[in-house]
Amino acid sequence: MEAALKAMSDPTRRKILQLVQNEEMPAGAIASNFPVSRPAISQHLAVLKSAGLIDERRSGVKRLYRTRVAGMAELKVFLEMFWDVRLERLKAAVEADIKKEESCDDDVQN
Amino acid sequence: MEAALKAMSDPTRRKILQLVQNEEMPAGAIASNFPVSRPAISQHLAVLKSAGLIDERRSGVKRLYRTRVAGMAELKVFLEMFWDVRLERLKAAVEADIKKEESCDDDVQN
DNA sequence: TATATCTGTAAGTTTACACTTACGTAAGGA
DNA sequence: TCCTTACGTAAGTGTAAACTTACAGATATA
Repeated sequence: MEAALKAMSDPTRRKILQLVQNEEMPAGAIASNFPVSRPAISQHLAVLKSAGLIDERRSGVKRLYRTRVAGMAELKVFLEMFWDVRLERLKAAVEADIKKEESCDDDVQN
Repeated sequence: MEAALKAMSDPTRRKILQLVQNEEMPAGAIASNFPVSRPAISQHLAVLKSAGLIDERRSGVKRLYRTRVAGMAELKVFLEMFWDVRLERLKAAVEADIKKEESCDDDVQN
């Protein structure tokens, strides 16, 4: 999660994410969209991959990249919890109640 | 926007944002929550302020900080556009149509 | 097998950044 | 006025990170 946010903070990596959001794309094709060298993009891809934001698939000599929806979703959830700490506190309070009561439903409203 | 994302990518700054989200807090009180030196926190506060994520208000010798809701909202909107580029592309297509048609309504559905 | 293609990795450089200590500054109290 | 409080700012340091060129590895193709 920490890694995902850090990965997103770089503009080149954000542009990469947008490039491969709707279609698989080989590393070379991705790199051709940027003014920097191909190895630089390869390193960015490694960062994005280790952050869980893209998937890599090998097809012959090529490596195809695509945004990892699950990773983006996790980040989205994390940030949405962040937007309103009050909501988080409410959730924590509810979870504390759960502990005591040993029964629950987990819909939380603001 | 770039600055806001970069500011959010640091864990200390994220914790600061959470600390001052619901209440104004003087710099010293903020700093007391962290293991690093007070000037370090002061620098983090400057980063957050120039990113538009916090407001500063002076009260006597103290400086009170608080999360800037508008800044957080802008960041949230930016990221929500980012989550689904298809939605963005659809919006762009609609706007292109508007240009041609010279009339519109701007509700976009997925 | 030899070779071209597509790519990651290594090594080195430069810049950015998080941090430290030392100092400057403005407001309030004795 | 003198001193304390509550800060920001300056200067310097160590580490991370984004980039470069050079090289290595794996796959297809002749």
